[in-house]
Amino acid sequence: MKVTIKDIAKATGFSVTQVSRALTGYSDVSPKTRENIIKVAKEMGYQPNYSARSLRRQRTHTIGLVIPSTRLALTDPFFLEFLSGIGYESSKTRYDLLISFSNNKNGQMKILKDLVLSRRVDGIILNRIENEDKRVSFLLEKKYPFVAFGKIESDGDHPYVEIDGFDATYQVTNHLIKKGHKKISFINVPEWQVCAKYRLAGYKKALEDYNIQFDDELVINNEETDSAGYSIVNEILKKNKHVTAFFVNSDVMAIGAVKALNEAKIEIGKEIALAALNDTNITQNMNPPITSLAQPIHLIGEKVTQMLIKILNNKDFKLKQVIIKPKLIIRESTSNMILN
Amino acid sequence: MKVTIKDIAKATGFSVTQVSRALTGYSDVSPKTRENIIKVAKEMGYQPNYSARSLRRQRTHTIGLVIPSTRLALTDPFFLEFLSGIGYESSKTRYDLLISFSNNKNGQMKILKDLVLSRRVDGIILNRIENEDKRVSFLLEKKYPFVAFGKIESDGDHPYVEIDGFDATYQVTNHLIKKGHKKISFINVPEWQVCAKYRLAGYKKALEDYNIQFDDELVINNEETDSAGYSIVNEILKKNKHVTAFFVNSDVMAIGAVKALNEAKIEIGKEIALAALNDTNITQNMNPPITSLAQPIHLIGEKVTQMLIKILNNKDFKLKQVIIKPKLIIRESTSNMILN
DNA sequence: ATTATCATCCAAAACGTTTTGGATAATTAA
DNA sequence: TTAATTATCCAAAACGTTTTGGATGATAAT
Repeated sequence: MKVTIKDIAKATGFSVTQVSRALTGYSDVSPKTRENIIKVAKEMGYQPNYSARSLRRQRTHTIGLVIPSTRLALTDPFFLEFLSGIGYESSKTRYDLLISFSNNKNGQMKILKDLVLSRRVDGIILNRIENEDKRVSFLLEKKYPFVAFGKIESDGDHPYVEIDGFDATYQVTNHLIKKGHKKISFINVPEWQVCAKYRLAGYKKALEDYNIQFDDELVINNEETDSAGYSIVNEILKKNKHVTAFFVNSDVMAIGAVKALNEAKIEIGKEIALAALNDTNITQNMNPPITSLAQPIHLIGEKVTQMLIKILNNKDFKLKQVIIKPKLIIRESTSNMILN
Repeated sequence: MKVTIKDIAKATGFSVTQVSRALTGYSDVSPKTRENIIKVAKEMGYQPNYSARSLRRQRTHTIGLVIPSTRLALTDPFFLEFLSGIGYESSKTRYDLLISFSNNKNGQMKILKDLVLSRRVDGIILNRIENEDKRVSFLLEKKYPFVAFGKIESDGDHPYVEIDGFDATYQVTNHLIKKGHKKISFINVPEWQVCAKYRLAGYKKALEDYNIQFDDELVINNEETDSAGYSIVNEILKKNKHVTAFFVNSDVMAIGAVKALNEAKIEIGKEIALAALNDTNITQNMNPPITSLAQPIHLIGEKVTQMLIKILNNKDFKLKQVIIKPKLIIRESTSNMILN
């Protein structure tokens, strides 16, 4: 029982053209006609066919997002706040969000290519930017609109929103050092992520500022999962390097770190300090609550979307980069423990 | 630089028809021709235009999901596992997932109507089914394919996957009673949710089986948020009803409950028992770990999607209901505390 | 009274596919 | 040899919009 523009044309006696123009707000339709057409359209429950409109207009009014269908992304509250921000903003302008899940068989690149070449979406949102990210170079080559969450290091002036990774780790490390810590184990995100090197740099700089020797063995890169956090903390403990503080680069990792420390009967906040990065409800609600770095991630999702939509509606939109400074939230896991 | 079927026709010397047929696997194309066309198509990076194909085929190969853009849905790991399951399954058959966010201005019903009437998606997945759910009656009226997560009580034989709410709460209550609890505060989901009454019934039945008087004042319905959990536990504590166990109907609520109990200096697992429902990483990783009800939610997401896709591809698919029994996971928050 | 302007309208083309309904030539059956 | 069958092809219609490029008649300007 789908009702098309033709049905309305027939019902009102006007041409298909006039109906279309009346409904989309052209000026060359008499007020009376427009009123009549709108009334009838409403009565008949007309809604323009999405595919037809997209085909003709050459725009789908949809934003694309490719995410791996592993549990990694979809159980990290950090990512979800981001997604929520995207949703919040896109719903404002009635853009829809198309989520394509990649899997083993169809990797991110394949899905992305399909999305772009089949013109299924008007623009793309990227996250977790890699060094020499292939997705970025593909989109640049195709001149396809996109905005990234994470710094892009390709040549040129591309739009992204970034959290200042150097500043983030500097703040935390600095805080820990001020509490008297010298042996701080730094558990970083995987090296292929662009932000990994900036985060490492911030950590190193803080040590340097206080003349603390950098120890290679205290730094480990791994995926942001709880199991990674668990095994790494165990590994470091086994090395017996007299570490007094752990700084994990994701809240999800903190879950595993806490578990490992609990099992080792090392009391967090008293015998060892623990800081994380992301400040989701994970670190907020742990026992003890864990020092973390607040990032306005919902807002970042909104911002990224807003930028993309602006680009979609205005080819000449001046591409901008946004850099956000995170805010240190000090909690019991580091605040009460003071070394000398 | 988009390449259409016409370009390939020109490049190979065949008609547009033949190119289309060769690419989609019709039998009346000679092997040599097909090979040639496929080769050229690949070389030129051809990908069928999605809108055009959808318009002609009258199917979009996309599944729709409407979620409120409040933080509620998108920070509940339970919902996210569900989403992840949907993604996992849909990616298998290359269906895409369109997420439409509702907001204050455009409510769920408006968004759903738009989605359906504009033929943007082939089918819909519903969750959090309400009593006399308007979405359900709308979809039934429009004869639009859908599958629900949650029991549907309208007349007729509609496809849904349900978790047995009666069994769930019965199991937990039974477990608590066996540990000696008689004053069990039952914090239920909002009444407008279909499952609320079944959950209440399971709780009541367990009490009845042990001849424990049902106390109205110990039962409260509210949203599944941490702040609700927090304020309700406080409220119950204030009533001074000598409650020995709290049973909250969502893991997210447990976050708030734990906070309230911590603040009141009541030790969980020793002075009071706490059980939740959902068994996400929230209850798993709390201190102490919290008894909860495991539900194969990822699998449910897969199942729902699978059912919907079957319906989409076979109008005569026998509609089925799936009912899932949750599994009690006993943890320290209830296991060590035994009353007499 | 004629021309210019304006308001209102519409037929047809276009978007890029898939499908319908044959056409043609080659092969097989009679 | 002729008729029937088969393999391979294609022009044109269709999907439901929006847009192009006027057409028409009424009003205003000259």
